[in-house]
Amino acid sequence: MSAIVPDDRQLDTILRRGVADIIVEDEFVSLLKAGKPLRLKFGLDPSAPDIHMGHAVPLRKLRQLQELGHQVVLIVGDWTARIGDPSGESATRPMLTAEQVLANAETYMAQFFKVVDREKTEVRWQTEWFGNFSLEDVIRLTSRFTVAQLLKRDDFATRFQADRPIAITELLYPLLQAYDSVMVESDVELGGTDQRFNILLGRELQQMSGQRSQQVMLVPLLVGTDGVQKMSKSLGNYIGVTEPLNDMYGKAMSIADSMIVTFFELLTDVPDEELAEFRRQLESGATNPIEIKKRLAGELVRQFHGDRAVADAQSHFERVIQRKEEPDEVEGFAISFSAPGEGPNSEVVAEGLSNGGVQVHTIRLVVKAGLAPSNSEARRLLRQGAVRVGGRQLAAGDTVVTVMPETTIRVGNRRFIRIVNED
RNA sequence: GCAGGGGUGGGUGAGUGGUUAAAACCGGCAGACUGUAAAUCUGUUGCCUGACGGCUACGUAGGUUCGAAUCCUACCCCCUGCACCA
Repeated sequence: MSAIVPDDRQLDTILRRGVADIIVEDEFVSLLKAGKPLRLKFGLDPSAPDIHMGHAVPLRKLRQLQELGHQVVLIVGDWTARIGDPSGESATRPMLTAEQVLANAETYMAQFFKVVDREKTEVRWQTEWFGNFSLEDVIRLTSRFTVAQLLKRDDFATRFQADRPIAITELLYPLLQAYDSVMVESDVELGGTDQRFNILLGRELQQMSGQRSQQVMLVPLLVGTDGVQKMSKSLGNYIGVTEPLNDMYGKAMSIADSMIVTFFELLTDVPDEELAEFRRQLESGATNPIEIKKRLAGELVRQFHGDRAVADAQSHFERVIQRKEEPDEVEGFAISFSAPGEGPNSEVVAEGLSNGGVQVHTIRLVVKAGLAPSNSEARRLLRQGAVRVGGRQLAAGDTVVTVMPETTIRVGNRRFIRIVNED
């Protein structure tokens, strides 16, 4: 077994594209040039089940290295996940039960392997070594470090100074993560820049245990679609890797212009030369930014939904969002035309036929069809002119409306249903 | 254990007997505008009602009062300081 030695161009991509920092870079380069498969450690945090584009950044890096023949070691952090955030400082880290962790890990892995090659991945659960950890083991591990050392971590230091709580189990977190590195004998650990401290601690513990210290590769944290905060599920500014086609495309289109090139850099393989060209065009205003963004959205869709989906997503966007037309496919909503006032949709049907159509209560229809969560909300939407029936914008007074089979009901920009005759 | 502070709508947080479905900000939604689901502006943002109006809500359970998020009692939880520290 040997790994491919990267040429200069490949090496440059590995070291620069979507990388924030490498510690120690020289050592890492010589390891790559040695042509031996490296063990690339990556920790999976099953405290949340979904992977988004922010997570995809290091995963893509893993993939790149796998293609040279290196081995990914995926650590399922089933114990660290259970530490959660006992201080309650962060709503994003609830303490989880073993069952929740297991369920999360499963969906997480399914998504993980959308990017990373499963064949070249070794999956290890922390339980393998922490499952039988005794108090003696805990004491032995903790005795290697001092509080002062752990308080160097920025978020601990900040909280300590501000008299905010730091749970003891939280101090344990970096130690467990470091121990993982020893157990799997990792050569390189990847993570976001927020992992710097934890990964560096792994280097120390490995050295104490007589192993060669792992190299550290830190990738930048991706900014969310709001363009301000880092992408995270709890902030709702994320694009998930399992996001439905049109949502993925649309969310990508909603990012700020200033983030376009960064997204290309971190999430696509579009060559640097082309990115330089995009940058030039954006600065000079030579090209409408929306065109470049469509390319970006297309690239993301291509990765997660396949080549064939790209054209579909783009035409849907142009049609529904830009031109405000109806989408190709609209979910049907069945009502009875022959027996108004009866059957499962009797609430919807108000009065009998006029010209082949049927009259319905607008508000009830909107709610029944799932276009609004409550009558009050539906009423509000109607008052605000958000409801369109067959292309016509309804006014606040349109409490009753005539519909026929195939009439489309639209609420806001993105919610549609089409009336179908259930008879 | 002692002392002090606190638990309010999706979030932060104001409110200390009626004018409070509850300020403000953020977020969400909608309309207008736009190259966009961006930005901006405007509106809206508990539930039921066509509307008048009604109902439910401010940690939990009781109570005082014509009336309570606001006062009292008990309980639960959180934070801070002190004490304790093998």
